[in-house]
Amino acid sequence: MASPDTRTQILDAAERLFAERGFRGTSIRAITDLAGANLAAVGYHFGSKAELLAAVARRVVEPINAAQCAGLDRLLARTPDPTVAELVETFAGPLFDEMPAGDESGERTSRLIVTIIGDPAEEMRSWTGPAEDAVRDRYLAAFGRALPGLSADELWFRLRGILAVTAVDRVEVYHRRLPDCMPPMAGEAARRWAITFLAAAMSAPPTAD
Amino acid sequence: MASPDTRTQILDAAERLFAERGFRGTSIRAITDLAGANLAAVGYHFGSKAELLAAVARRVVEPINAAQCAGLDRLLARTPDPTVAELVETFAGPLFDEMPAGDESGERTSRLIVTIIGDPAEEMRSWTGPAEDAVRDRYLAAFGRALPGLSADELWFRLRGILAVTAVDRVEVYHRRLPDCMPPMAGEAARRWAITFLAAAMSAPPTAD
DNA sequence: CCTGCTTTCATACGTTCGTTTGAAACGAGC
DNA sequence: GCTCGTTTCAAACGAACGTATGAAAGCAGG
Repeated sequence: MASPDTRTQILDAAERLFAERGFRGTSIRAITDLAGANLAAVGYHFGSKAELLAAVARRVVEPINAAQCAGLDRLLARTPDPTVAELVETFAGPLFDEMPAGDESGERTSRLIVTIIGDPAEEMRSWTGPAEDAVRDRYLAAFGRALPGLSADELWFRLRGILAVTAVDRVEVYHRRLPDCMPPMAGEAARRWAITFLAAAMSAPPTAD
Repeated sequence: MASPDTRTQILDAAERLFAERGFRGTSIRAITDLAGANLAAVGYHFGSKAELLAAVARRVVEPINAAQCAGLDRLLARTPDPTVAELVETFAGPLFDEMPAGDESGERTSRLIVTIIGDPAEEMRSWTGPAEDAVRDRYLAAFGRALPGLSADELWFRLRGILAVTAVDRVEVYHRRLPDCMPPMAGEAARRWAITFLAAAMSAPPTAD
């Protein structure tokens, strides 16, 4: 931990390359080359390629989780029973703040998250900790109070819908799979569209059995 | 094209393994072993690993696209101005019919699609054709008529939201990342929850500028 | 200047990968 | 039953990969 330089530069390079080429598509050699470090530096500082990915993922997810948690604290301090729209804004907002569209690094973060979520390998999902679970459970409880009558199963389905829309949304932008007529979305517009879209979706009455 | 046996068995094996392990995580050797074929059979029948993926993707997407197209035909024959809910049902329904949750092969298909969408490599998105674009444009036009006042940009954003929710949704189920308390969703329930969720989302009034 | 610890470095190992090749096996048409 | 186009096969090639190793370099404290 003496010289944070090499370690941090490897993290930066890995974050960029994992997002751009995927985990398996990125070689340790490419990472250390971009970081200006020696090939063996990854093994020394992180142990293995998989543990490097975990470190990258933690560094990306932590501020998002913290912002979601702090936002919920502020909201609940203001009103004990927030509306669905307020909860959506508080939950989804940090996903946009930490992954600003239009900003290259924000799109890269979106890509990285989808890369991790989409990869079937087991090592890709061993980095989540109790902090992520705690935030998720707090929001589940808050949404549950704002949406009485919604079953736990359907509520869980809807919360995952929020994640799907916010995470996947920008991937196609990053991949330039948009139709030619469609310019990349302005960052603020996408945020407002997503809130509109998701608040309406979350507020839907329970599905009749 | 004389013996469809080997070719088809390679397609089947590749579809399964690409979904389970990702594109880069699957070796040609693993595919041909599972298919009971020779290593060189992939090169002979498909040319390369990337072209094999394209063939697999086309075989998966084609029936979905055809069903979406036929459904829209039937709907428009019945009423010239379908509601948003009808359009959502017609668009998202085939995604569930062809990828039934609860069914192992359906979850595998969801996984495969997310694997393809999430992979940054260029060869992963060279398989789409004009048929996909045509269906997308038809639905964009139909939704546009049902949602006057919505800008083309925001409409496009929402259509991608449908894809995100339906495709990503089952990935975590497949990956068993659900909280322990949560059993995999029943197939029919997920379909109805998704329609509810997405119809409400699509019907939201345009975002104020 | 020496010592002990951390960090960097060049290099090598063993594996696995996608692709190619040239011959063998097959199968319908005459 | 021979022929020719199609399909299978075993084998090999070169390249790229993750990881390990042991020496060198840097750098505090004495």
